[in-house]
Amino acid sequence: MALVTKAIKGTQDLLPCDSYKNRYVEQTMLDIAAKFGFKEIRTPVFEHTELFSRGVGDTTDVVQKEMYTFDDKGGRSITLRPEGTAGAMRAFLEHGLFNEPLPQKVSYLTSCYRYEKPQAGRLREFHQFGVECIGTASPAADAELISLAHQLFSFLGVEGLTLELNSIGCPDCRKLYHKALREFFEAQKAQLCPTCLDRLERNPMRILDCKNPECQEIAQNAPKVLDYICADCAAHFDAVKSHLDAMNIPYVVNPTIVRGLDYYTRTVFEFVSTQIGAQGTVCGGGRYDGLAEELGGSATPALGFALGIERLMLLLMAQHTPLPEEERTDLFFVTMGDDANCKAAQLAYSMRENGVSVQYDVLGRSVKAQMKYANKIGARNTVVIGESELESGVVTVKNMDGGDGVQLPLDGFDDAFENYLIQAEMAKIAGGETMDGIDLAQLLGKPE
RNA sequence: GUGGAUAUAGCUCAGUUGGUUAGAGUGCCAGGUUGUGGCCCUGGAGGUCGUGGGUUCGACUCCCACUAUCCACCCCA
Repeated sequence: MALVTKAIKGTQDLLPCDSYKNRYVEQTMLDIAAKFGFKEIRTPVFEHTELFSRGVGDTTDVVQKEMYTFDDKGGRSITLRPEGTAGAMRAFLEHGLFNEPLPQKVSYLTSCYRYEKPQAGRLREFHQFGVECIGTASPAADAELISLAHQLFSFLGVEGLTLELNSIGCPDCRKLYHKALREFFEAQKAQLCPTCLDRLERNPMRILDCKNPECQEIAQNAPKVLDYICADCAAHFDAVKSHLDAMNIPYVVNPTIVRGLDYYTRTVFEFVSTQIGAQGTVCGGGRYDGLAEELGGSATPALGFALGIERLMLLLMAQHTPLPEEERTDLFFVTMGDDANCKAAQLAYSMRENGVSVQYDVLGRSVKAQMKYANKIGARNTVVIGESELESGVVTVKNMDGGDGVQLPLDGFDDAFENYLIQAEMAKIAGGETMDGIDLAQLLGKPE
């Protein structure tokens, strides 16, 4: 295929036949987050490279080999954001949001960019929904944040996710733990796989997560993080767990989850699926108490999570989770001749102003072809306007789902049609759906 | 960055041991009498068979290279 008609490797078009699903899911997440007090923040797609090398950490894979970095015409080193937290924290510090009531709770929907080899659930341009809660060290905030993610999934009807939870301690206790790990694995160096030898230098905790059977066997007897974290960190972790228990949110403590971004401290967690391929982490996050300071602000405890939109959609599709139907066109005008088409245009314009979705022929096709088109786009009703309708001043509304036709006057048709729509809705309610049968979730748009 | 699989119409796929104008289903467009969708019938458009080489009288088919896509490692959302 020619270069110009081919999207860049690792990027994806979201076509009209699917986009409404994403819109629903995204809007749902923003709305639920808002109920927890999170307000949307929008930050630029690109930032100074240094923000990420310092914030995310320049020993991480993300910074070392996955960033889209370039010099702009002014000679500045610019990077397309590989994640959302650093930008949100930058904005928090830059605009002095620490002077606003704390904690500051922000949510966002953003595109992120990482130069990786694409595979199932992994793209070079992908989208995240994320939240950050800045200015609280309390374990109550950790549990609330996790409960938000949990509620998003349960509201959307996602099943089979496992919440994996861990504490990686504060920088002080982590140092001790790393030292203990290095000593442990150093003694068994000969049996480790090549990648784990590399991990021994860079991040020994990763060895715990290796899929190689020999490494796994060795790792079984390795020192455990939770035995090394300090009393404060342990108390914090316990408090997070009791809050989750109180909310009836099930979790599994997994001492091997580590997170590859340097800014994490204490609580880390992932929501993991086994149904969408090897990239099973749908949502990941944790606490990052050191980030504000690392970026030059005053010490500010904070935490957040990011949720991969594409992975979530993959999961919803894999589970055939029902989503609300796409909005349908209320009315399609089938027209014959220029006079009728002008009349349709005139009516459509005013009806649209009143919130009715209306379309009409803009291709000059036959009546039959227009009817077929109206059917294919899912129009609820059609009205034919031709010479006889213009003369008699009466048109027939045809219900495309098979209901009876209704005669309406052409003069004042817009109001008459709106009444017809309202009556049709009321008839539906009268026909069985009592108020008792309508629950809150349904009114909020939750799928059946 | 490493490995495996795949590449034929917009989509899903056939295509015999290499044989001459490359097929189906679906989708799209138009018709099946005067102005009415869904089902059915008919017709039409649409492909440099991923790209470039090679073998051969002849290549969608065999060989090589490249590219792209998918999957896995790694890493992460």
